[in-house]
Amino acid sequence: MLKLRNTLTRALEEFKPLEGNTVRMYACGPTVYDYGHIGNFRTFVSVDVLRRYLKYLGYQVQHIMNITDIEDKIIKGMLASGKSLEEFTGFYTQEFLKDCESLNIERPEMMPFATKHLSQMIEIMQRLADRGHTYQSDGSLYYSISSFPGYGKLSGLKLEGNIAGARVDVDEYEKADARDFVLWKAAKEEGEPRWPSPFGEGRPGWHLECSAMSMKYLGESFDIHCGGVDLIFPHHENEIAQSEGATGKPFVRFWVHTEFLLVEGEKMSKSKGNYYTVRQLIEQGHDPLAIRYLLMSVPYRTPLNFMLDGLRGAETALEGLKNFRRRVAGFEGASGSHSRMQSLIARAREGFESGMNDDLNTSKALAAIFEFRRDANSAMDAGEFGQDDRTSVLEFLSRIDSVLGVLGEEEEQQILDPVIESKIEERNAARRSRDFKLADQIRDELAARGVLLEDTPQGTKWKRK
RNA sequence: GGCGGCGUAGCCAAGUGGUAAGGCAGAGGUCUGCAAAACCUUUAUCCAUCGGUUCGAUUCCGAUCGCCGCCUCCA
Repeated sequence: MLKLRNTLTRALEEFKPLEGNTVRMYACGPTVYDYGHIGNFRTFVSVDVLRRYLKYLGYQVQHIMNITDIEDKIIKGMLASGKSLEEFTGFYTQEFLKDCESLNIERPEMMPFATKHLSQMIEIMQRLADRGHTYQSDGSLYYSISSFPGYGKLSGLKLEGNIAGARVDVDEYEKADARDFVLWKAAKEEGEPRWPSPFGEGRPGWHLECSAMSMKYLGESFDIHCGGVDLIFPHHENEIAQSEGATGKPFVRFWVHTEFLLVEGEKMSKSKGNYYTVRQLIEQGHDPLAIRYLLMSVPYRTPLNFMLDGLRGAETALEGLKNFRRRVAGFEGASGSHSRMQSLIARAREGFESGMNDDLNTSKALAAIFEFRRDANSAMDAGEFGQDDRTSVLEFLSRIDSVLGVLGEEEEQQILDPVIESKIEERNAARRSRDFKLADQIRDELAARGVLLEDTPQGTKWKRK
């Protein structure tokens, strides 16, 4: 039984969908004004692991991730680039999708754009206005948080004590209360994107789109809402105020928040020079799936300290897992199965699932896999392994990798490559005549071309680096 | 000032009221012509510090110190 820590209740709760076998979940997506960095992708990977695990458990998943394609930074970037809004955001949206693909992040069932949902947003504003949650000032529409008694229930912020030591900006817009937030921003400058609305020409505030799109596609109450911890306040708090203020119904049952990623123990920022994008790391020769492995190897509720050494460690660890799969796949021994192997698989599955069920404790789940690898390798060394075990292990690995998503495609076993094969034959001839100098020379030659050799009792095997 | 999280070996990190998973790195060994892969052994008398509760605490309570996040756009 999957348990998730719910930010709203601050408790570990058993998860069950509201209706039937379908999980309706929403995750705050990217604001497309720049390339995403690994901190962003930690959150997206953790959401991906959640959706994959829900599917592993047999649920249907209806997962919506929005694309924020209208927002102040976007406008700034667009104006600076001289492109149209659509060109500008379209470019970064495509780049975002490429990074997702590199990290083996599954496509959500739907990825709606904010600018395509103006009418839903206007509808919410109207409902809020009808229920007395809004006021207009200087052409913009604001949400009056004092009209919503539940305000603060997610973040636990008390409205009183909060202001004392905090820096509260003097906003360029006029609000009745410093903490009120804007639903609709009046158009001010030339060249600003704008849409008509009953509240005047303007553009939506940042929080409104998520309420509009989540409720449009998932209903007024749904199961899970994910995002980074920094979105708890004000973004998600405001979403609750908007949605519940408009509908009078509970908005989201489970709020799931991913902790921050630090780099060398510090917050990542461009000015500190510790800022990494996914594409950068890949260009530097890092394996994208190792990046994914690293991002998901630490439970999502724990701050993750990203270091290049850690990434190299992840690469080694992942390589070890692939070596194991390769060894199993290449097994050519006797038929049948051994009870030792079958019980090892059962235990590993149990360990994996009990880890994942415990608020997606991937550290625990991975530990079970590594123990399994060691024991299974031992069993193979001892000859307690048969063709049926081979099948079961490969099935098991592919099943857990449907959640982890790090092993990648199973390599074709020993695709025949005439050049490599003849080199290997040449080397083995040299070895037979004990000309190890020549043999090593051929091995180095192949290694330089990215082909690594392994001499096994079943003959020489090779893999590409 | 308010709210929340964290402090476990060289590094990353799990965990429990009864005495410390796993990964990376290191050391030794088996196998190998040498490697590679794999396996075995080894690496925390101790879980920030100080008190308290308890037969017993890393695990519960209190205090202290340190780190991080949010309170302002932010994954």
